[in-house]
Amino acid sequence: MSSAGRSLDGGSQVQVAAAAKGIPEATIARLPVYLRALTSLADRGIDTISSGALAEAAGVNSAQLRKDLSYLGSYGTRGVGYDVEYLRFQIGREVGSAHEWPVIIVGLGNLGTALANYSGFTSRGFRVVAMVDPSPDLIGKRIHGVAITDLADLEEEVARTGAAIAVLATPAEAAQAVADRLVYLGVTSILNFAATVLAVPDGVNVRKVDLGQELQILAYHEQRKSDDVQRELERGGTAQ
Amino acid sequence: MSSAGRSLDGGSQVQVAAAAKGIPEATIARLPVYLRALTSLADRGIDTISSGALAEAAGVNSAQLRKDLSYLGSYGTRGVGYDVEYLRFQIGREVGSAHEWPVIIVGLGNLGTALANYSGFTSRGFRVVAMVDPSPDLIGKRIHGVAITDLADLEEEVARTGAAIAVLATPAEAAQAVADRLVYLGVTSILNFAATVLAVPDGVNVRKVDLGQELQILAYHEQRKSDDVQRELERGGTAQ
DNA sequence: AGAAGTTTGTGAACGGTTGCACAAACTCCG
DNA sequence: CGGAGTTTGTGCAACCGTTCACAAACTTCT
Repeated sequence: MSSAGRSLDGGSQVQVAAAAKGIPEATIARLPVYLRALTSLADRGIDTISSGALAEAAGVNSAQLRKDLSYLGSYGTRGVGYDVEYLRFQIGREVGSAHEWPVIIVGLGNLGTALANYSGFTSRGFRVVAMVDPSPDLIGKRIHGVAITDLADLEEEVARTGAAIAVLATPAEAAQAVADRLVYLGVTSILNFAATVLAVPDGVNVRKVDLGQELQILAYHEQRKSDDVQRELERGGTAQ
Repeated sequence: MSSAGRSLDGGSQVQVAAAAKGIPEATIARLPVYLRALTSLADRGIDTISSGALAEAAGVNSAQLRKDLSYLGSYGTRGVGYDVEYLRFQIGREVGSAHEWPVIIVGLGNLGTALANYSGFTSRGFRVVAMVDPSPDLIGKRIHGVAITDLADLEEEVARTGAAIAVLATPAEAAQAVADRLVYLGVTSILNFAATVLAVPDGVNVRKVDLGQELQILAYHEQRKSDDVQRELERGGTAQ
């Protein structure tokens, strides 16, 4: 049924329609990281950088960085390195920050509101063009000049703004119903913050971000650390 | 990533049982998902479930689920399935939701505040025991009964609460400096929402959540979809 | 009790990802 | 201009994660 692409990072799952272009999923997930590192470098006036230095800034192995970039093309110069501005342009084009993506946010509780205010979206080529929520207390409120409208008007809002990307920050119970409506309206990418697994048809991409889950993964490692110490202490008198 | 597996301590022959336990990182990342699915099932009064049904609820392949669980032990019964309550207990114990983890949040802008209010933390065994921020406007404010204190008092707060897990929701510029202080104070797990790569010593676990990055990954696929349509049109429109 | 049906647990094959190691392509310097 | 030094791009091998497929262990039915 649903053939799912794979992720190595527990934080998110992607369902990919096809791997047409042939850039590995793992590489795609790292492109935004490179992009941010490059932007930071450009801001500091650096105009050329080696794979080693860029890799360190991005927190990856330098061979990995070079291989990743090689999927996009040969944008470096041997003996020199990469031109920061040029590489930034190329990766940006690939990732799609060339044009500005209209985004709709559904659910404006604490998290949704924080996301609406989040500057990291705008700075990376996304514009929040619509926000919907069922609560009368929120409808009409404005964030960065955009008014929150009724969840009931979801259909109109999507049609009006042409958003193809939606951010879901509703309670878990409401998420699937909203997702169904979004998919029906032609939305093909969903960033899901709700604590539930969404079922969507092929061709729709879903990435899940679950904040509690991230903490639990950390807690696992944390616990293992204390377990180790525990074992260490016990290994003084007792035979295992 | 810098998953710990090295000797944390030069001193004694620590030879950590870390790798000894040998649960793959990918499996660990899925355990919280299973846990949530099980909780939901328990709430609905279901007390036994097959790997197939649980896998569907968790959005994974059933063989994968069984293999994942097999790393923890043999908690199922052939011909029957898994006892929901028992399995939930076992996974919970493994993940560390047995005891309650104290968490400190650094940075209470929009995102940090949303996280402080996020119910998904408390419901999964985490308690926000301290919140720090440098802004005078925020210091003294209370969220769920806990007062925000000055970032300058970070040292005292960590010592007082014994938090080993920190959530970083500061601007990117401040993140590394805060992380250094946290690590120095003995914090060994950091959930990083700041848009920067943190450098930390071995033995410290960092998980990064970058909201903009997630959207960019979606945008990549979104763009490829339109590229495909474009090519399709140029070719004279043969439906694939 | 035995046969038929169900479901787990896991060995083995497969496919994707990572990292090494090195030739190729460039710069710099004498 | 040639040799020394630098850095990219990539074939290759090791590794990790996923999925298949099937024996083992259980339930149910006759």
